[in-house]
Amino acid sequence: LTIARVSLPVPAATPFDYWVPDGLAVEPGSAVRVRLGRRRLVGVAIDLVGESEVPPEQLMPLDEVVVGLPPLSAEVLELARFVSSYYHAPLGQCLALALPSLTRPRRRASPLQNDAAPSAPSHAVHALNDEQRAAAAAIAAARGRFTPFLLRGVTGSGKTAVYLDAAARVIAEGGQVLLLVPEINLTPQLAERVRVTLGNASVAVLHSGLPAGARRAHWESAATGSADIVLGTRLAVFAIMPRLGLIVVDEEHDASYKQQEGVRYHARDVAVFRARTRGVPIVLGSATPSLETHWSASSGRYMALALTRRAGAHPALPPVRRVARRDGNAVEGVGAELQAAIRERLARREQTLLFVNRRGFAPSLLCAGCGWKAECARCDARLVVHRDPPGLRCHHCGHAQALPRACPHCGNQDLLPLGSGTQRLERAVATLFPQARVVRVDRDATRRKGAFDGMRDAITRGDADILVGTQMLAKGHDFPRLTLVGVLGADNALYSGEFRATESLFALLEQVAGRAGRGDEPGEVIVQTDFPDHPVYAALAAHDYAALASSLLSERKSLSLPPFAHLALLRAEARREAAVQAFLDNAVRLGRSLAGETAPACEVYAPVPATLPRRAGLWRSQVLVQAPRRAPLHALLDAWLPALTALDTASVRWSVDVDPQSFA
DNA sequence: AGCACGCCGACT
DNA sequence: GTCGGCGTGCTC
Repeated sequence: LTIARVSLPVPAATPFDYWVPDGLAVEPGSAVRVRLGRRRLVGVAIDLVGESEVPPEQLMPLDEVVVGLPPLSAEVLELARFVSSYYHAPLGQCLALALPSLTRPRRRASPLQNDAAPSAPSHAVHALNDEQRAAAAAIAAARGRFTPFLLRGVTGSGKTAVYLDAAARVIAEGGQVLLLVPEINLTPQLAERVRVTLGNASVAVLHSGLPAGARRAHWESAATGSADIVLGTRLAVFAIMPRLGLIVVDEEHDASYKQQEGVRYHARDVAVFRARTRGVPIVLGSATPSLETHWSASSGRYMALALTRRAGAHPALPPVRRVARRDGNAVEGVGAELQAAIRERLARREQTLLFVNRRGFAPSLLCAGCGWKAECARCDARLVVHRDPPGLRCHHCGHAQALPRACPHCGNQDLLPLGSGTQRLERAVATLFPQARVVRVDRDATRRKGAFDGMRDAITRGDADILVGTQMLAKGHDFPRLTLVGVLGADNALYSGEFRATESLFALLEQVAGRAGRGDEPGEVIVQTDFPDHPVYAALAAHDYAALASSLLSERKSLSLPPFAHLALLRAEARREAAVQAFLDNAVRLGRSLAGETAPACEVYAPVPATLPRRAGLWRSQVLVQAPRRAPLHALLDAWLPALTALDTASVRWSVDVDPQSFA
């Protein structure tokens, strides 16, 4: 009798045993359907053994092996094991990340993206400048060995051309390339560019927005080796790739590589682990690398490659003007200097991008009579005023209600929308420049399928004069007629207590600044701020990433924060505040006593309320753990988390986040 | 995670 | 007398 040990996507730490009926071809890595209780689940057979410790009468048979699905390779099984142990998540949930969605029956594989593409000759290879050529050559020279690279290239310097040149060489030698990007929005453009540049390569695209059938077809083409390039968002890091020869992580600093629910893995870090176990080079590309990666490069553990010049007519980055936000002639927050600059662009038929990283009309609604502010009933958050369509909305739980006509507290009818979001800015510029064609690009405006692509094409065609948008517009787009970028409301990020706030703001601003002057005409950036001398704006004006990074690194060092320390965050939430408090108090007591025994260097801090102490009706609190090195941190978590399972109650939901992006 | 079981309050 | 609240514990 053969017993399959099956790992299932449930919180249980151990696999479940099933007997294998005659005729079922199961091997380690096979996806199988089984019954657990009265549920039917898909799991992964991680081992085949002769006997089970479970009494025979309790054993159930495997129902079936998922047809047509290649088994997970030994390498991906190991990858899932690593993710499980590093992020302290159940193996079954980590294995589930490596499987395509199996909710629908198998459909005929849809053709791969490249089938319709012309077999265009590769021209990028010949268009590389000296820096790009040197970078691509260094990457190519590392083939067959784990070699981590940091490719730091200013915005518009042509990092993609370097990736694709290196990819072409790997593919020419029979290898597969894994190319990770942060956002779904960017994959169609990049896929198109890959097809044009590497006309003969077949591309598999993997992201969560893909229809299930297409996703499965692309997943299979990666797994069978028929795809040369796998291009995708963070989940693609788990794709089976038998001939993997190179990994590229584009915009490696981007926060969307960190999964924020379930298994909280960081795809960039998983990718580095994968490159190491597979013995292949990995390229982390960014204009503004994360401080972790920057530190690895400056301490010599990663090989640093640099692209210092923009491709195109204007090799220098656009000049940045810092102007006062408060200004007697400002209209709805658009100051006189910015107005004048926009007017110039309109006269020259050039485009302006106004960047404000807040959607909606105004971030809060204030009663002029009594000071009441509209708040969400289920969250500790202000309701955001929307005008299109009108209403008050909570950006944390999705709650929506009608705009009140009068203050519910004192009856005053004088209600003031406070602050400015994309909708208000859109209306303001439409009033200021009635002749201009204004396009707003944010999540609300692009919710409809295909809306984003339509807007992007319209902007590229020149059917828009002023773009008002959130960070959706900041990343990766190439609008040749865009010569002015105005930044509004960026100071808000400086009030955030998150330890990465300055770093992320700089990355975002440098990225949005890079949208200006990519075509024939030079660009300019105007930042409206109350703090023109703040280091983040000073660094932006000088386009001096290195200086900001070294000052932020010394700050991190003195505060014992990553990359000089390692963090884990225990989060808990419950309907009753006291239940959260009691659970975390116990957890801290236990954690400190365990740290005393096994990991004296670990610091277990007292519970503090989460950034949003109440969300969707749940009270949320957290405990930070800080350690000088990874090993003691993981030793503590290994002892602590199972013990927490013993003392928790059904009313409290908790989870651990290893390497949290933020804790304040 | 589901989904049971199980033991205490307001309804046909 | 039952319906049902969600606390506790198991699922191969």
